[in-house]
Amino acid sequence: MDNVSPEDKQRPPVSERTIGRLSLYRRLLYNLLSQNVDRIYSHDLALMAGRTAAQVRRDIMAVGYSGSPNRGYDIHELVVSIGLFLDNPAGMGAALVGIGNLGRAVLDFFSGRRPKLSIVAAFDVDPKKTLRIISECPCYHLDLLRNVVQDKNIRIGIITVPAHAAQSVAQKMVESGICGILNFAPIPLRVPRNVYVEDNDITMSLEKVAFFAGKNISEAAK
Amino acid sequence: MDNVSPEDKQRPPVSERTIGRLSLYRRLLYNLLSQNVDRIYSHDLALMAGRTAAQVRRDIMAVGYSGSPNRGYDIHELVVSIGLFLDNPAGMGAALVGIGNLGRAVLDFFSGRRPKLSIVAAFDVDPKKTLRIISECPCYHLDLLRNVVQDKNIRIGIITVPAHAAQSVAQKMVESGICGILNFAPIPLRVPRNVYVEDNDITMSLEKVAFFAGKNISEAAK
DNA sequence: TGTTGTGAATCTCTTCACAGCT
DNA sequence: AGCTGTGAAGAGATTCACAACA
Repeated sequence: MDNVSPEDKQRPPVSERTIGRLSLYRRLLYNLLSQNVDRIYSHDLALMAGRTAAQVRRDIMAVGYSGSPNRGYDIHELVVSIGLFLDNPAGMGAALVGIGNLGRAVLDFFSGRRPKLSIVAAFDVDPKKTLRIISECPCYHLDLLRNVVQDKNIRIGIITVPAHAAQSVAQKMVESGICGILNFAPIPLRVPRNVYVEDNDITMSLEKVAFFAGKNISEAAK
Repeated sequence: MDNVSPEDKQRPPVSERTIGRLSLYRRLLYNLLSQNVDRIYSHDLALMAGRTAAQVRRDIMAVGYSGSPNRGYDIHELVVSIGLFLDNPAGMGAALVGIGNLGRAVLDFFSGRRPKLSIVAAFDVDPKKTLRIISECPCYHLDLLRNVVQDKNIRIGIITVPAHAAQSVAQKMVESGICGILNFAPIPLRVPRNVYVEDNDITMSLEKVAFFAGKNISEAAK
């Protein structure tokens, strides 16, 4: 007698790649809306996103929205559907630890962007950086992490501290009840299996570019 | 009469994922060396990198290095081999455009890290941000991009400007002869096919974390 | 006609499992 | 005994190609 709630509606589990692309599509679609475009074909969205039309259609299948043959997708409806699929209906708050250049950059990026997902507190160990507001986000001393996270019911952590401090911050986050971490420190974190970690490794990204750019040079030379 | 140079030695083309992991392994191995560890098994490296042992061995196969059965890999030799494989032997310079918080963070990350890969010039349109040195890197006005890129033979570009300026910066980079771009702006760039672009989309990363963290909550609740 | 939605085929990446080495 | 290197199997993601539809 499985009691399947509507959100759990028997959809196949969706891959990480698809989630990333849906986030991208949504952003592109918002841009279109602001230019008063209101319908789009998979083909055109694919072009904008640098993907194939078939892939766009598959990804959209995952959210459970349907377009109309010959008229494509209604952008407004599609954005709403993606939102229903991606966003936690209750909204989600994030806590950022490490108010250096990178931390500030990330705060800037997100200030007042999405109602369902925002950085609601920032932390640092340096008293000179705390007790004020940066990009609309209040800053606290790291010692207050647990209190603030539990008070504000924060579920997401963002780590923008140097590598040597990252593991200890991750541990504090997990102890405070955070269940997803975006990690910018260039070391893998050890966390319990039920905590989702996404590494954003800037060094790795640049080394990849260097490698493939190098290949481009050799091939151009042939 | 194909004249195959030693570097082109008939290896299968290596996947993007493998390149990324090799960059990670190298970083982990440097850490071990600094702790005077000098041999390692695929199994242990896998544990550190959060991968399987088989995958580590496959990735190392790609660089053409061999360990010894029962004694594992010599870390020093392995680091050198990965370097020979990943790094352009001539070294590579990168140019960063956009000296905001994110730009400074990226400059910090790379200042004096790798001899074969460094950010050798930074650019902005704001005169208050140029004509000085940040994290050992000289800063110029964006108008000088082409001159500096060609003077210093720069092949890699890093875009840390706001979304609305990114496409125009990318175009300037391509015109200056850059053939690989690391893009932090949250829009896909349109560049010629022979230019490699790696998008580092911070918004997408955070939305992914939010999605999977949300899943963790629902599953914990069941 | 020109689009979507999707089963099936294909392609790519990962893991298995074991021969061969030390 | 215990590791590496790797062919082969397996999983997963992408693309093909076409029926159904407006």
